[in-house]
Amino acid sequence: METRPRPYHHGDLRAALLARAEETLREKGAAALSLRELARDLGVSHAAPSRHFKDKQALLDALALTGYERMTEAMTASQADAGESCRKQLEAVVRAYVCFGLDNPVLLGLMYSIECDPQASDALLEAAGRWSEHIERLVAEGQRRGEVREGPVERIGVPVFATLHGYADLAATGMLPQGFAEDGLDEVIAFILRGCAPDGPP
Amino acid sequence: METRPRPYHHGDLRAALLARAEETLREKGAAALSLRELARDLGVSHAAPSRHFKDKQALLDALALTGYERMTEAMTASQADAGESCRKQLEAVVRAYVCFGLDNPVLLGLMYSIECDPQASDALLEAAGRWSEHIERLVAEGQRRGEVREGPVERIGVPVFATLHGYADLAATGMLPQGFAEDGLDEVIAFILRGCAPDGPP
DNA sequence: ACCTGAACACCGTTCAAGT
DNA sequence: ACCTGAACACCGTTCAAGT
Repeated sequence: METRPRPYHHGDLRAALLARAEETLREKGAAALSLRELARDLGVSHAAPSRHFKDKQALLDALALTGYERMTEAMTASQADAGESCRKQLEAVVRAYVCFGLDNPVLLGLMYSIECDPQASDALLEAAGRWSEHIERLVAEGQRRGEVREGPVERIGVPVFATLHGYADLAATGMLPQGFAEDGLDEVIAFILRGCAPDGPP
Repeated sequence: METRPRPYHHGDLRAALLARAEETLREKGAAALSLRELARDLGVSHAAPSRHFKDKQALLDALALTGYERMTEAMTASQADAGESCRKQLEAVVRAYVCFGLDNPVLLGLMYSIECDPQASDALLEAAGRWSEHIERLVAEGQRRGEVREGPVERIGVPVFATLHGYADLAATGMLPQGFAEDGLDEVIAFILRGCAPDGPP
């Protein structure tokens, strides 16, 4: 009559695996992630996960993908609440990116760990590619409004993206001095804007 | 009479382990690194490495440390060959950083993977801290020469460092469009300099 | 369709013992 | 001081079999 573990997992095992995996990532780091332990935690056999992810790598890829999705969500939400000016929009993007990195440092690392095998999940590379486009749209809009100097959006967008990414990554890995992570945000935005400023009046 | 594997490793096993580990990192990625395979490749017993690294993590930390050392070397060498102007010096640093990332993508990832455990090897954090100081010295020198705007070196240095790091990281993980990695270097430098430019003539 | 249970080859870590 | 060899608990992956 005691409540014994059901022989079959009741809900969506795939989603449960991803959720539990992310907890582990947050609590114990990426190195400690084990499919068998995941299965144990969820009360299924150690072979069950293979029905949903052919590989441990497949699970990690799926995990990274959810990261991209949630970050895109957060960014667009943050932009919707921001003003129209290029500065405000940029601030919204930077803030969302940095917050995401601070909240999900290990996941962020995973999202950029494409271990250099060229056959890395296409969906992942595509998701990553959308960042660049997102930034470039911002640059183009800034140009239309006269807040960003003229030039190919790609060549201006990449350095902006690099600054954004680098700052979030340094913040996530705890390599920024003291409380610079949240505190120095204005500084970074000002830095980016100076770098994007239209050729000043002579 | 045949040359049989010696029962004892002749040279410096510690150095041999690090060297072989880096090859594996480059060829098969971080996930494929195994202490037992390393020992096998070097013709020693699987327990031998533990005499030199108490842990797999200890080996990874040592590996990351060699990365910091070699990168510092490359940077100072690159700076010595460059001119005195802030632009030339900055260019030397950026070029060295990006080249290192392109040549050692997995190692660079390792160097910034401090899995968020606060007790992470002190030597590593100290080595990382030296980058910031390096950049800040550059900023200070730029200010002395009037090429960089006034202000606390730390607050100006961090965004510069973020751009530098972000660009190298994106290049290393292959997330830059086409041949932007080597090609877009000037763009990044120009971007940084604009962001550091002294308040222009009115 | 989804999961189990056993099997296989591999791993990191430890420790008494050898030289 | 440095390494071996055996032992332990754990891992990812596969596969016939169950419901």
